[in-house]
Parts: sequence; C-alpha cells; structure tokens
Amino acid sequence: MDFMNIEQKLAEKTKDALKTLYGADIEKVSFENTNPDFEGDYTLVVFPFLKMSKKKPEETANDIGAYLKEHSSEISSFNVVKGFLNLVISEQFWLNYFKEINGKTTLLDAPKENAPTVMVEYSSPNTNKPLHLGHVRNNLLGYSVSEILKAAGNNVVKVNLVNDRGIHICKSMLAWQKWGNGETPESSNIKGDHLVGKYYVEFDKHYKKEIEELVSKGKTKEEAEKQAPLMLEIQEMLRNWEAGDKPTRELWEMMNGWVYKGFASTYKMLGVDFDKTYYESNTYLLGKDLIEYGLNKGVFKRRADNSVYIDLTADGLDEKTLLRADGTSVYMTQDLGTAVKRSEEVKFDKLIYTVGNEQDYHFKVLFLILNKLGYDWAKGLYHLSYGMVELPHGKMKSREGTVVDADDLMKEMIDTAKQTTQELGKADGLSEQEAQELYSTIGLGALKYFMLKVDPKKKMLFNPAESIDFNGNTAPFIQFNYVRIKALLRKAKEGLLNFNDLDVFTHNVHILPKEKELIIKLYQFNSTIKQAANDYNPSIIANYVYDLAKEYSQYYHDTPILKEEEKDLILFRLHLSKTIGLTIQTSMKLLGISMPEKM
RNA sequence: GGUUCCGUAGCUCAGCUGGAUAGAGCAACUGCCUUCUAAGCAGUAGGCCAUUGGUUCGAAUCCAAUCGGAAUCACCA
Repeated sequence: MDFMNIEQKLAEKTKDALKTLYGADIEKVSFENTNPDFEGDYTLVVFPFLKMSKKKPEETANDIGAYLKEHSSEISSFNVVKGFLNLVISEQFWLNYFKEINGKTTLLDAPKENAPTVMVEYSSPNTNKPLHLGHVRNNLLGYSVSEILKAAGNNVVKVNLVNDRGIHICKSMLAWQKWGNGETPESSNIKGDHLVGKYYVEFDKHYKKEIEELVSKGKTKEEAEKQAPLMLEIQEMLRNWEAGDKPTRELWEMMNGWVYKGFASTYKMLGVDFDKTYYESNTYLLGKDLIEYGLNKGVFKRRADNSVYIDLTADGLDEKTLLRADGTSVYMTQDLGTAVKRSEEVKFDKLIYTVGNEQDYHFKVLFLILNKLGYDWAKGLYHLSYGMVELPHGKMKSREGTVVDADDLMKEMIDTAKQTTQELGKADGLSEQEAQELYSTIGLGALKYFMLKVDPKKKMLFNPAESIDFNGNTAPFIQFNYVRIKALLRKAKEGLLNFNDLDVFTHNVHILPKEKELIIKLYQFNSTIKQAANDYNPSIIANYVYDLAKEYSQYYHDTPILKEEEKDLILFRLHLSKTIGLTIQTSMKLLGISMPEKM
C-alpha cells in the first residue's frame, strides 16, 4: 500500500469530483493541514470552485465532500465550515501507516544509483586569525545543508577553500618576525590560530601608530595609509612570497601550519568535516587563461591601459574588472578559474557556495559571467547566502575587540551545560568521561540549534551577555524528550515487560487524538526533509523536530505508557515512542547535533 | 545616488507558493513533583503583522509608494 501520497491522491479525486459534478477541468488542487481548532486532517478551500459550481460555498463543499467520501476509502468523515471542507482520515489509515514505518523512522528515498552530485563549499577561513561566531554560523549551515542534501538522496562533496595567502597573511608574518621573539604555540602554550591572530592584531596596532605619526606630519590619511613603512614592508613581503622566496615561504608554511592545527581542533569540536580542501595558494593564479578565452569570445573587453573587464550594465550591474592593468588577477578572476577547475574535477550537478550575504553582488556577477562564457554547468551554481550574526551593538569588529571567538564560545557553552547539569543533579552516577561527554553534547547542541533554527537568509542576533537558553525551543529540551524515551525503552526491556522490538500490537488498538497527531507529524518527516533540501534551509528541520518533541512532551505528560494496563496499548505506545525517538535523533543528526542517552 | 535584502508580542523567532479567531520560546504572573526524568506540563497577560494605497470572494503573505534599518555598487578579498 502506498501511504506516502495521500494528499496527491486526494487532489486527484477532487479533480474527478469537479469534473463529474460540475464538468470542470482543474489543473492544480491542493490541500492544507486542517487548523487545529476544527475537526479533520486535511482541508480543501472551495472558494475557487464557486464559479464552476454556481452554488453557495457550503453546498459546494458538501457536494465535493460527499463525492470524496464515497470514492476514497481513507476518508472516514467530513465536515463543512463556511467554504472550508475538512476531511477526516480514518484512524485505521494512520495506524496502518504507523505499522509500516514502525522502527524505521522514515521511508526516505534510498540513495539512487545515479543520484545527482552536489558540491557544497563552506567554511573558507582566512589563515590570519582564529574562527569567530560568523564562521560558526557558516560551518554549521554548510555542514547541515550537506547532511540534508544527502538525506534527500544526493551525492554530496563537501569542500573547503582556504584563503591561505595574500596581504593579510603577510601582516601576521611580518609582525611575528619583528616582535615575536621566536614565540611558538608550544613555547607560549597558545593555540596556533590564536597565536597567529595575536600577531595580526599586533601588526594593526603598529601600523595605526605609523599612520598617526604621518598624519601629524601633514599627510592625508590616505597618503599615510599607503606610505607607512609597515605597509611598504608587507607589500615587499607579498612580492617575495609570489616570487617563491625561500625564507618567506618557510615562514609562511610554518605559521600556516600552526593555524591548520588550530583549525583542525575547532572543526573537530564543531563536528564538521570536508571531503576536499582547496588552498588559494594553489588556485590564485587560476582564471588568467580564461581571460584570453573570454576576449576571443567577445564576452570580455580590453581597456586602453591593458586592463580587462566585462560590461554588465545591460544586466543591470556595473562594469567589472577581471585583470588589472599590470596583468595581475583579482578575486573574481580566481573564483572564475576555481569554478572551472572544479567542474573539470567533479561532474557536479550543483555547486553550492556557503558565503555571507555581504557577497551577494559578487556571486551574482560570478554566475552571470560563467553563464555568459557558455558553461552549461553554470546553471547549477547557487549562492547559499546567509545573514550576518550581529551583536547587540551591531556588527562584530575585531579592532574594537567585540569578536566572539569560536573556541571561547564553545567552551562557555560546555561550561554552562556543566553547571546547569550539576545543579539539576543529572550528572550523578556518571563517570568523569561520561559527564564530560554529556556537557559537550548539551552545550554544543544548544549552540548549534540556536544558530540553525533561524532562517539562514535572515541576519541573527547574538547576545553574549545572556547565555543561550536551555529551556523551551532549544536543543536541550529536544534532547531531554529523547532521553525520556530512551529511559522508557530501557525500563520496558529490563523490567517485567521484557519489551522486544519484534513484539507487535494488534490492529485494533484505539488511538488517542494526540497519538494521531504524532503519527501525522511522523508522516510529514519526508516532505519536511525534501523541503529543507530544496530550500537549503536547516531551520525547517529545526522547527519540525521542535514541534515533534513538544507534542511528544505533552503526550508523555498526559498518557500512561508503562503504567497502562492493556498490553497491546503498552506495546503500541512504546513503539510509537521509539519511532518518535528515532525520528528526533535523525532530525537532529541532520543539524549536526548528537543526543545523550541520559541527562 | 543605483541595486538588493529586511520591518510580526517587551525580547528572540515561526507563519509568507494568498484562506478560518496571526503562533512558539524567553522575560512577567498562577497552578502542578507520594504518578514512566519538572531541562517538564497546564493556565493568565501581551499584536493597527512599519505606514498608505492597490489586486482579490479573501492579504501578515502578492503589487506600488512612503518611512525606518542593513548590505553592496574597488584594478580589496
């Protein structure tokens, strides 16, 4: 029996009804979920059909309702309120559906042989400073979207593009050379990325001082910024780097090595990973050969000073330079080259760039150019544009010391989880290692859920002063409900009941309204994943799993499970609980959040 | 100035492919642990969905304008 397309089936029957009753052909009929205040599971709004029925809304709804009830075995009854036809799906249908999915959590599409390949780029850090809150959102988003796409039946290739070269990297290098006294992560016991970040800040401090001095001597600010000795020095350093100067390259490699070690630990803590890592030091020259190609195609143009640009004014955009007058390339050129290289390496159907919305314009231009160059894979490019994370006083500014560091934040979350857990006495009886694991699971879960539950497109506010909540619409609440289910199942297995996954309940258990709601909720899991995958939006999963957990929490509170007297009912409720637990766990896994066994 | 995005409860957010009386959580106030884990459950209070106009049987949702906020428009990345 095919359970998954009840809405589609109802829509087909409704079309039949309209044809039979009114002789009308309708292309698309859609149902919505019945408002909880009314009786029913699906609702058809009949106002659009009045023109063809030439009857009052109530009569039209009754006509269609009667036809549907007669022709669909799933419908047990219907009622009409004004122009709304509410259909009640039979208890037996939901129960049969539940028996079908019981213990499987989901009837997800099995990964197909020739599933589409989706490359997801995310993280993309600079190697001159440690990761901060903004990166956290990026990483969690990219990882979660990748997991969701996998669950929706795609082959996913997660890639990272590390910005490991350039003038900003030279700043850290020069500062370390000048004022570092040979300090290393080992000698100072500072995490590598933080140590390098420290010298980046150090550079800025000295550079500012130089600018001030020059300005006091009568230079304009702009002149001072360009003429400051430190600026000249890092430019020299960058030239040396590009020329392959050995000492410069060695310094660069050493310091980047420190950073990578630091990043690895942050990534591990965050629970994100990559199938492939690209380094800009290998890709920054790519794209230059495309210039000739674009010029020949007549897509690009050359200016009198020899620089190359593309005129996008006809597309409502501006002119974009792709090659400087001195023949060096710009960011856009690199990105063009990198995209082409990737298309050659991996036959992707889609390439998702997880990058903040401050770069909306950049990606609009990038995609447009690749399309103009005639690459057919360019149609599959997508910018997963997410909003900035803002603090109560606005954007994070490293100069003002308002950057929320990723490592610090995770540590704080885990500490808070520890404190709360101990206050509630929930760590009692756990070994030290188990307790530590629990604190991370709860603390990091809270952080991840907090960041993923809001629509990626929207900017979000983070207030460091108020620690992230552990009550209400949070991961700990969801974890708590999961743990209660686990405890029930443990008791059922260990206790007199001797509960076994193979035990079956009869078809004839009478289910409560809440149980029906929960089964419907489970029924919606697949379409929820599909929607989240289509929209590249983990918040859809987050909202879903919270709803499910909340409804279960009410159910758990109001309904005896192990204390129920009828054996069949106990078994049914245990199976229902178990399947809900699995669905919660699966959903949370798509968000990169793990679940404790006890809390 | 051009372009794009955003304005929903005191705060943080759902709802936005048009449908019934706009939902959660936090904060505030009230109850509920001799009952399967109270990180819980139940309840009270809180709204001119920025404003104005338009389309429609019907608008928080679509369109336009206005006001307020943000991003972007580099031979930076």
